[in-house]
Parts: sequence; C-alpha cells; structure tokens
Amino acid sequence: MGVTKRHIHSMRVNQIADLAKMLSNPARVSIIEYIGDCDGCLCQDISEKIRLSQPTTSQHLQVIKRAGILKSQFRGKAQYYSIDLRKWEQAQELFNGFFDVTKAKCC
Amino acid sequence: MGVTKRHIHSMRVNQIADLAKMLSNPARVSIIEYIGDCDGCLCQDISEKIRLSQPTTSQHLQVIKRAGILKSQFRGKAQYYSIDLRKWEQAQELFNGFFDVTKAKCC
DNA sequence: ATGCAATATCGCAATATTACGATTTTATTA
DNA sequence: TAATAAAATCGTAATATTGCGATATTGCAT
Repeated sequence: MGVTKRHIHSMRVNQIADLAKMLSNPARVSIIEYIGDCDGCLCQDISEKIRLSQPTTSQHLQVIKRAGILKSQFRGKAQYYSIDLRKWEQAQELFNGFFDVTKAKCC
Repeated sequence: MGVTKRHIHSMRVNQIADLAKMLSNPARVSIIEYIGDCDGCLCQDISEKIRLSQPTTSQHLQVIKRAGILKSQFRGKAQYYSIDLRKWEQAQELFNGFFDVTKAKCC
C-alpha cells in the first residue's frame, strides 16, 4: 500500500512521530536554530542564511508553524517569525518523557 | 529536484534530522516503546503487538538499528532485540542540546 | 488607487517512504 | 544432513516529501 497506518497507534505515539517528522529535515532544524539566534526573523534572511530558495524556505516555515512551534507577526511590511517558547518546551517534555520511560524500563 | 540538500547544513544539524527521521514513523516509536517494555523481543512478537506484517516490522527494525539504537543477538533460534542504552542516552542528549540552546537564545 | 517589497501558494519533476506478499537467508534441532 | 522456524531481503504499488520557478497574495507607502 504505502500509507502510514496512524490508526493502529496511540495518540501519544502519533504525536511523538509528528513532532519528529517536523524535525526530520535538516533545513527545518537549521531554520529553528537560526530563528533561535535572532528571535524575530524574516523569511528572506532565513532563506539567504540557510541557502535555500524563498519558496522552499517559506514551505518549511509553514511545516514548523503547523506543528505549533512558530509564532509570526507583521512588523512594518515584513513577517517576523519567532519560536513559541511554551510549545517548544512542551515538545521537549514530550520527547524527554518518551526517552525517560524507555530508559527506565529497559535493562 | 526533490532531494534533501544535506551538504548545505552542518554535521550536527544533519545528525539531529537523521535521528528525528528515525522517530518520524509511529510504528518505529511503538516498536521502541515495546522493546523498552520487554527488553529482548522477537520480531514476530513485535509484529503481532503493533499489528504490522513481519516484513514491515523487520524493515522498521533495520531502520532503528541503522540509527545505532538497537542491539540484537541470537538466543535459541530467534533474534532478540534490545535497546542500546548508551546510544539512547546520547540521542536524548543530542535532542536536549538542541532544545536547550534554542530555548536559551530565544526571547 | 498604484507601486513596491515580502511572503505564500501552485504546479511540477525527482526522489524517498511505507507497507505487504513472495522468497531467501540464517541458526537451531532432529 | 534435512527439516524447522524466525528474520531478512526482494519486488512492487501507493503515497509523501523535497525543492524550485512562476505566480498570486499581502500589507505598507506614496
């Protein structure tokens, strides 16, 4: 077939996988890293920094945003992206929960 | 084009993305969770537990193994999988490093 | 209203992922 | 050595992802 069977897994497992999928492309990791640096970034600047085209960069930004990690606002004529710290921390906790539980059980 | 441009990113960024890619499928998250539970599992049992076919399960196991997270050994006639705790902790640290640095910088 | 600069969306081609049935390989046991 | 059971691999079809050029949209300034 070729379609991921989400329905056979728990919601928590799917959440972890979704979050990981968002981080599974190096461009998106770089983008998050860069936004963390400057806090309030233009798509154009990010695009130049990571050396991908504006459309590609914009698409990656949407993927990160859809995962709930980004906030954006217009200042002047440009859109400024920044990281939603609360969501970022929640994401970290979700991962750490998974890592810790697995660690505690194994061996 | 359609090929991920790994070469434009740092090695660390690619490592994070690779690790995330390994976790980006819910079947693999479930498998890790299950192996953590029983510590020493048969492919067959995992396959039944997560309700995917034996070949599919085996392929996912290879992906997790290629990421360095699994150990395996033959006991009797079957192969027993378990989590490489050292690598698992390293993976967690890699993620936490990324999360923490981003957190520290932003805002 | 018109022009401008920034961002988002569309359409597409190349490639990657996912899942499974069929088959082969592997390691033990009779 | 032959039979076995378990796991890996092959082949394939369906779908998803990635990246970019072209185009549309958006919000401000004149």
